[in-house]
Amino acid sequence: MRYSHKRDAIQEIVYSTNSHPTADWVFQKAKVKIPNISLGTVYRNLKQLDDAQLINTIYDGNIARYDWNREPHDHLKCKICGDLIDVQLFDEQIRNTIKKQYKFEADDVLMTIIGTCHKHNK
Amino acid sequence: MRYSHKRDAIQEIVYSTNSHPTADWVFQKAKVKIPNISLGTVYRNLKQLDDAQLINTIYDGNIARYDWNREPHDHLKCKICGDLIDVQLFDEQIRNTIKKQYKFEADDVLMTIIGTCHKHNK
DNA sequence: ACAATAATAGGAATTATTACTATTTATAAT
DNA sequence: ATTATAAATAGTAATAATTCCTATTATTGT
Repeated sequence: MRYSHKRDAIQEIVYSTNSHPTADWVFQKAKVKIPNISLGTVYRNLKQLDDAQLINTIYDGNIARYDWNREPHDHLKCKICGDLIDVQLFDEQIRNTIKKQYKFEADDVLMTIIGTCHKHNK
Repeated sequence: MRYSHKRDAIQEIVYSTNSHPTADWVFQKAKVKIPNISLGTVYRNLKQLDDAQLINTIYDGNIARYDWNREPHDHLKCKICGDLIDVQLFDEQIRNTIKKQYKFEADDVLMTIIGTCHKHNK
């Protein structure tokens, strides 16, 4: 993977937030720094960064979000405000136990728990 | 929700398979029985069936799949053939423990484990 | 400096899904 | 049974997210 100024900027943007941004959010931020950047470039580089294990892609319903946090972790998704909150629910041992079952060679555990976050306590 | 012949057929199709079909797969099956059914009708009814808790919607990456199985369960997704395999990984007690944490009122746990299924053992 | 080729902009194309509207259909009241 | 109602539908247009295409530009090894 050859160096690219734009990929660098895109990575920096993803690394700068905990908000699990969408491709379009990253695109808007990138345009401030690099006005002539194109959305295709953002998508292509997000995919390359994912392939290079520098970021993670997470699927939030029908849309892709990007996460700099490559530690195994899960997400609480608030059904009211849509926020995704990082949590570490299972330790590695439990994770490994899961992976050894079902004659299934597991690479990755994707978990999202849907509900209502603390901001909406009545 | 008023009775509809087409909704009935759509529900029957989803209930007839363990393959977690997409809307388009359901549409193709439905056309065999009801040649003039439209894709919009399939989408609308799948959503209504989901609202009425008669089926489940699961998100497989960027695309929606439908599942007659309303018991809490998780999925193993094979990265080679794409199959989704139903599994029951956690009993209700562990599930409830998860739900009580993080000041987060949890409604639903969505989990998919990515990896390689037994069909691809070398 | 130059050649090879990866990266890019800009826009077209694709895919999944939702929205719109005139017509049809289920069903409840007469 | 007839009729009034509003839900359901077909067919199509619209939208949203993402990928693809191509001529041009930028990086890097020599």
